[in-house]
Amino acid sequence: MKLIDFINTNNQLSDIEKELIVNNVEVRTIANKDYFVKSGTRSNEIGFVTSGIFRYFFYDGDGNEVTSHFMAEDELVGSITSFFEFTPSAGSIQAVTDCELIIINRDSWDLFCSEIPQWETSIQKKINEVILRKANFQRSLINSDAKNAYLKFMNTFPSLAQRVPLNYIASYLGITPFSLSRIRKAIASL
Amino acid sequence: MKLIDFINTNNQLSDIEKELIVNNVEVRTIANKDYFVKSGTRSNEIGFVTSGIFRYFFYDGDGNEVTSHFMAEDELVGSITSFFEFTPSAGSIQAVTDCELIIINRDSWDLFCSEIPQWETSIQKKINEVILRKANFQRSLINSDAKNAYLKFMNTFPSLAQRVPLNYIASYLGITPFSLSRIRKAIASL
DNA sequence: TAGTTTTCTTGCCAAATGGCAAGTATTCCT
DNA sequence: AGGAATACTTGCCATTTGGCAAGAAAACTA
Repeated sequence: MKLIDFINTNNQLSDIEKELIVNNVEVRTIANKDYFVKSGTRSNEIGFVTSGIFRYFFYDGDGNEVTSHFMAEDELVGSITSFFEFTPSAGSIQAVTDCELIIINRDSWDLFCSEIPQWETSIQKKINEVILRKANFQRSLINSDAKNAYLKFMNTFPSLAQRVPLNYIASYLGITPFSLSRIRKAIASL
Repeated sequence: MKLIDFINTNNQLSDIEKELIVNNVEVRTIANKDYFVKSGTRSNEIGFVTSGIFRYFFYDGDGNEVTSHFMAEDELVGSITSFFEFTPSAGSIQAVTDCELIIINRDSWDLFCSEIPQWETSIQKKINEVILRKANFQRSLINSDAKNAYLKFMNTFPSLAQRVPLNYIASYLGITPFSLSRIRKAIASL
């Protein structure tokens, strides 16, 4: 199971622990455009994406929808703040393709925390890595013009560029879909 | 001592613990333009700013200097990654005004961790808050035009707008100093 | 305080991006 | 397959921002 590999980077999990995990997670499919988390609700699940792509989005002060994060295969998906701090999620998480994921609900989470010593720190580490990468990437967008932003996006997330609707990528990069369309055209003709 | 107030938000510190802290920190002044952390070196100190402002900056792929963070009064200053992961700092931290800070070196840090139960989690929480605020603010810059970016900056960091050289603010916002100068003029004439 | 350096402002123009309308392509659904 | 909805492209023009040069203002230094 992919989730096991994800956590078991140091091969520290016993067979019993692995079984515990397998027996306490749920495999779920979510169709394109359906939601995994809806804004304003408390999220009691963390997912691990086995196929497909999700996006996190929210509405800014002016009511514009902003896509601020993508979560694809072999990554965790979830409203981290909502899950860990028991607060309503500020944004929504929506499937951008048909998706399959492994669900860890709060009970299982607590179970794993108590039964598997390295569980919590291992996951926390992964989450921190993601947040840091995300923050660094966003930082780099701030000083980029539209074209460079897209080039960076393609380099950093090559698999997303083709699979995510242009709309969402444009929002993620802070440019208009029109500009992105033109930029793609310009890049294609090199 | 300001540092004590910073940590002791829940009034859990005993007098002995407070004394331990006071006796194991160092007060230091750093003149405008001097460095607290130099890029490429391992940082073994965390500071708490009692007066003045610092900036964190690095060089992007094209060799341009980018100011990505400011640290002012009553905030922690330091290359967090470098300190906690014993790695060379990717960027530098430089005083933007004459500064005074309280230094916690690694020995004191370890001492506080072992002697003061709430030390580590309390600080970690503060750091996480800062990182999250920073990430959210940067996110909001991505979808802002130059003028709105500056307006947000003024709202979010009102005290910095006047005290930090325009140059650094422009870099932080991802716009040119020329643009920022014009934006300021436009705002002033409202 | 006079001179030097640094920082900031301004004018001019070029380039990049946005806004919008219309049209094309693609996907979705039955 | 046919029609409807959604997503994307393109042209036109307005606006914003960048780049650069020159000069003004402010800060620093001796």
